[in-house]
Amino acid sequence: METPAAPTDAACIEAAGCDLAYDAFARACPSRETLEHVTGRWGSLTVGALREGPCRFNELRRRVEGVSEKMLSQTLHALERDGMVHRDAQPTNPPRVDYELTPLGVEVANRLLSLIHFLEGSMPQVLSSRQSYDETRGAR
Amino acid sequence: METPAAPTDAACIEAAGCDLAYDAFARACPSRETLEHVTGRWGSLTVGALREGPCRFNELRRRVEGVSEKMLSQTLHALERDGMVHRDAQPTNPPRVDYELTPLGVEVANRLLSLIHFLEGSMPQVLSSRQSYDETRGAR
DNA sequence: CGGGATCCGGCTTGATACTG
DNA sequence: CAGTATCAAGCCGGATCCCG
Repeated sequence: METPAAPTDAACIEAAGCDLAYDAFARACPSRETLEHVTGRWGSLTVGALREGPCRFNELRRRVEGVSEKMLSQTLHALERDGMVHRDAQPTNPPRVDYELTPLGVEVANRLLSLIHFLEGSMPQVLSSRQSYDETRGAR
Repeated sequence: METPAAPTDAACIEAAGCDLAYDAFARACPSRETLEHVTGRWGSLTVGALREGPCRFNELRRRVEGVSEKMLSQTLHALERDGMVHRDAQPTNPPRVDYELTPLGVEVANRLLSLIHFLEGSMPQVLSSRQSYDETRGAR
């Protein structure tokens, strides 16, 4: 459990307590953090936007409508740190920075989109379920 | 697709503005809400826990360690409303309530787990990427 | 253009207590 | 056991200002 270099990192993934699926991505595991970066509010939108191709900062802001500079910057840093996004900064004037999905990012994007598309296809079911629920219990 | 009852619901899914992937799950779309319920902090853990089989409330609380009663209750309601979870309440004394994944919930769980397992398999890459990033830029 | 730093309001979250 | 109600704290996210 206590390797000097990466104590709670890769070791955790297949550590003793991680046999069960629901434990495999518990908050203790680093993979959970990455999952949140990818599926989070702006993370998924950003990944989706970058899937269309490389993009500059403000162009990205336009694609991911509604995101603030701060949140986009933050999201981008998290994704870059996790190796999902590559940042290409050219020290020209005015500065030009291109963002693009890494191969890893593309893989993740595909899986994420798969889940999303399935959910979209299931929306009729979801919506009717919500209706029943709301009618039965009235509020909330 | 366009029942009179749900104008901005299912219609939105394949509406004009939703051609692009990154727009398909924008905040305007109901599918995005469901996605967040499923991928959210407690949502994913709860779904994962229920994938092991039906479960009672407090048993679930033990499985999803760290969740408060309130959050679990809230999460469960959201998932039930979306048709991912079935709630079986028996009016006995003491009360006994079993939760279990619906067929839809199982499908979603499988796709979610697929993404998660891929991420876990990629953790070595992710971790080394983080190291480079942190070494280069020092702080976060 | 591409961001970092700061401030601040509000929603989310977590204890605690209470009910059936 | 299976929750709901209440309340305070904390983090998230947005707006703004500023720098390179």
